[in-house]
Amino acid sequence: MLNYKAPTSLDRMFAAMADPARRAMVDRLARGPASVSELARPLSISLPAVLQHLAVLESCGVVRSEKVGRVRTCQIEPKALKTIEDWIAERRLMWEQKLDRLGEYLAQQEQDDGGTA
Amino acid sequence: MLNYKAPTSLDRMFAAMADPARRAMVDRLARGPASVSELARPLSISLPAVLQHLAVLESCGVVRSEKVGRVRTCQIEPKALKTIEDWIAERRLMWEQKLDRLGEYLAQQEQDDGGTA
DNA sequence: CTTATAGTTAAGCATGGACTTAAGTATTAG
DNA sequence: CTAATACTTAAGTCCATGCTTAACTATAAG
Repeated sequence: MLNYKAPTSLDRMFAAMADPARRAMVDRLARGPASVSELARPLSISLPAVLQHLAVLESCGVVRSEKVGRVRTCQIEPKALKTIEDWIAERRLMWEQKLDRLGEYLAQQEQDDGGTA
Repeated sequence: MLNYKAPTSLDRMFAAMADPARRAMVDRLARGPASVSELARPLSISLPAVLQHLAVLESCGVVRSEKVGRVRTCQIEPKALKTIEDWIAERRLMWEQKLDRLGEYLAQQEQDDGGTA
C-alpha cells in the first residue's frame, strides 16, 4: 500500500483511449448517441465486455449514459476529449515554438555572417 | 493465437501516454532535448525503469533518441503527438458540429412556430 | 591503468486489464 | 401471465505492464 498513487483522470482518459474496442465505441458515438447493443453490434466481443468498456469510458468522463426503460443511451462528453487534446497540444506547441525560435536564430546568424565561407 | 490483433500505433501511442512517468518524460522533453539521466532525475524510479519507459515512447514514435559517446539524448517527435491530437479532435468536432446543427434546427423551429404556447 | 559515469540487459515478481461463461433483473410485447 | 429483449452482476482465467535488483558494457577522466 506504500507508495501508492491514485491514477489521475488524465491517466485514465489516455488508458481508456488506448483500447481499440473503446476507440471504436467513441468513434461510433461521435456520429451520435447509441444504445449499448448498438455499440456492441460491430464489435466481436460479448455484451458484458462492452459493458466493462463502457464503465471505463464513463469513469474517466469521456462518455455519459442514461437509462430509460430497458435501454441505456450513451453520449460523448466533448469536454473530456478536449482535455486530452489540450494536454498533447500544449507540449507539441511548446516544442514547435522552440524549433521556430531556433530557426529564426540560425537565419539571423547567417545574415550577420554576411555570406562568409 | 487465434483472434490475435497486433496493436496499432494509435493503441500504443495512447497506451504510452497513459503512464504518468512517461507523460512526465514527454513534458520534460517538450522543454528541450534531454539525456536519460536528466529524464530520470525527477522521477522516483530506477534507471532501468526509465529505460523501459523510454523504449515504450520510442517504439510508438513519440520520442526519438541518439547516443553520442556515453550519453543518449532524447527528443520529442511532434508528428506523433499530432497524430494523437488529430484522432481526438476529429471525433470531438464531428460531435460538436452535430450539436451545432441541432441548435440551428431548434432555433428555426422556434421561429417557424412564431411564439405559439 | 583505474575509477567514475552513463547507460544497458536479464530475470523475476506483483498487479491490473480484457475476456469469457453463467446466471440474474427489469421492461416491454403478445 | 409468458416470453422476449436489453442490460447487469459475478467469478474466474490469462496475459501484459511496471517495477525491482543484480550484473555488465562502453566511454571519459585522473
